[in-house]
Amino acid sequence: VATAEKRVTIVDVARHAGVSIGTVSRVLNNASCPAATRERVQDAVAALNYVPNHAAQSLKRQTTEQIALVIPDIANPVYVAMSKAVQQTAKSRGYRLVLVSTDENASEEEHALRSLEHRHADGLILKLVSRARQKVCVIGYLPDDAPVDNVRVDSASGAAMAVQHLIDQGRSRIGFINGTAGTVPAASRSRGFERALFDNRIPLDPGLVVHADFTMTGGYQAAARLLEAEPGIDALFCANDVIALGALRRLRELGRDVPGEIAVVGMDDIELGKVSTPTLTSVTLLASERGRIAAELLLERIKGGATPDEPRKVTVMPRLIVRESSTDYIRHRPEGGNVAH
Amino acid sequence: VATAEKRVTIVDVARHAGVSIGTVSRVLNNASCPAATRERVQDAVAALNYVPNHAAQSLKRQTTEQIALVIPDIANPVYVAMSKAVQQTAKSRGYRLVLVSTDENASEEEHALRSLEHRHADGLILKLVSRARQKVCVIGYLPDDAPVDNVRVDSASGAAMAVQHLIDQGRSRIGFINGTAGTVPAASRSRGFERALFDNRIPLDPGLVVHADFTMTGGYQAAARLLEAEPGIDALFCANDVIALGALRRLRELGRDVPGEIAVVGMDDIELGKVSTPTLTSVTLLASERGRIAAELLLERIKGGATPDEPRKVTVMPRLIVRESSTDYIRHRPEGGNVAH
DNA sequence: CTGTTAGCGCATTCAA
DNA sequence: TTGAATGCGCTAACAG
Repeated sequence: VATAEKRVTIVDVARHAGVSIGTVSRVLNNASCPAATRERVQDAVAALNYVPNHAAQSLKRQTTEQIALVIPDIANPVYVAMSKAVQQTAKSRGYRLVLVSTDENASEEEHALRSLEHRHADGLILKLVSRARQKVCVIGYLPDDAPVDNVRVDSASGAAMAVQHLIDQGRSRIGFINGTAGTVPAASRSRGFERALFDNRIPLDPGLVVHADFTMTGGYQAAARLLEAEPGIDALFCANDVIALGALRRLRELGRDVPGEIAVVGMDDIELGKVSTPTLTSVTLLASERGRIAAELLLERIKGGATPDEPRKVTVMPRLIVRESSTDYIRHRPEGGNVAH
Repeated sequence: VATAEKRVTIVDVARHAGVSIGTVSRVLNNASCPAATRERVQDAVAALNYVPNHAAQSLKRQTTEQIALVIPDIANPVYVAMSKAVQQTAKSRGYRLVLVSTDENASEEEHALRSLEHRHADGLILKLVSRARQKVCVIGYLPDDAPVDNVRVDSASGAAMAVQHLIDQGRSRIGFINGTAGTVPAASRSRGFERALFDNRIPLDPGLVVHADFTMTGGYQAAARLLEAEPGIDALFCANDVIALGALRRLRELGRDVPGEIAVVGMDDIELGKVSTPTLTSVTLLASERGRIAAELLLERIKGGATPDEPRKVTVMPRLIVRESSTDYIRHRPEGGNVAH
């Protein structure tokens, strides 16, 4: 597109201003100096269109002003919300965001950890972590003694809220499409589900519980199985919204009225659920807020200062968001909508 | 979390292996050398858990192995698809992605351009650009003589396709909710809309055209206005899918049958449209593909080699994706669904 | 084949 | 206050 022009460095600025590079550096870093020299240097900077070289600054300062966010899949609505919050928080603090998508690949995540050692970034935020390091903040469950900052969400309580809501609506035969069996998120949802039933003296019927992977197709198929075996359920709790949307699709095909016959509740509060038909009642797991908190914890630690040495554990509480799929109330205004082209 | 341990550098590795730093560097960069020395160095690297310092490498090599993607809003489904494609392409070539979200703020975008000069990244991909530079690839319209690589989509033809499809379905009173008046995307959609009418000898009725901002709320309100003034339309073309989803919502409230009474077509082919009720016919503007192509053009240019000096202009052609909102055919399987938790 | 050395661009200490 | 000099960690050219 053009021939590579020679980079203008601090040396050029110094020469142009008739001072030493030390003076230029001082001006650039806001050290005190006479207004006269300051002005000459700034003129030179402007005249030459000088911009500091980030690599050189990093090498010298031992910081990059970047934090990395490692997520399994950037196309997943939950991570989108999280990324946005992290990006905004980082930017407001003068940090850039390096986004690493691991495509659900564990070795990729392991690899991403190396980023810190490479000094690509001053800190790291990830969802899970096997080997724990410093300057890392994990969003997700970790043993209490893990030596890193950790932002958690009490998803078991969230699941219990969802089920309690269904019970409050007068439902009692509650189907449950859980996520992939054996995973941590599935286990916590299971706990919440059973706790809510127990608290309401409703016996647990194993026939009402099925598993799906955390996809829409999974939800669709699981709903098909469940409804064939148990056509009489009057409510459906799904381990996440994507599963719930798949289930809604199957219910619509079967001509079952939602929420009239069957009320449906999901988890995650993704954007899709605000525009589905019916709109989806959900328990928000506060992806954005967790992203923001994680970024704040990380940035505090990076900047050092008054940060305590021991790892901090923050747990956020889910909230129920009631929409059409679990009540007969119909909204008459569109929700959200700030999705420009 | 832990006390800052001393960074292990190439000097430490050299000492541990009993060789010079030059030798270590050579081994690390796969220069030829005896297997014996190679092994000793690699053992030392492993023993000390050595990882190269990226800033030092960048400073020396004058490259960062990073490309930056500047987008207006990471929460916008179109940019999500684009980001994902760029990220994947970059990763497959050994580059990291630095994501900059400008929040629709023009000065932020201008600021982002500085990233290149700072050498945060080896190249830049953005949607628009005022001042053009090297090592920049722009996704969006640019004058033909702009000195940067440019990936475009013929959205006027896309709009024409959408309208032609409606006409082919036997519709003739076609409402049009365009985007924000005076913007480039709105102008191109206008051209396509009018061209399709002209080609089919349908007179243009200005009363059937309204404007909305590119949001769901905008689409909802515009649809409300249009349907009040012109209740007899039998089709609705929307400037993007988000507008269309807002319009669908209004149509549902009004009890109008889609597609029975009114067929609806949008543009962008976002994920939401695959799960809405009815699913949304749309013209894909190939966000992912444009992202991938932009990344490829940029990486080729960064790596130099056989890249021509003059800027390359690639134009992709939109495609119509027919779904329920414009036909009476109903699918019986959920689409997509790979959205895990 | 390997060790030595000169920068990459900058911040910063030490003298002046 | 300012200039000169040092080194951050690494690559590559050069010498041995």
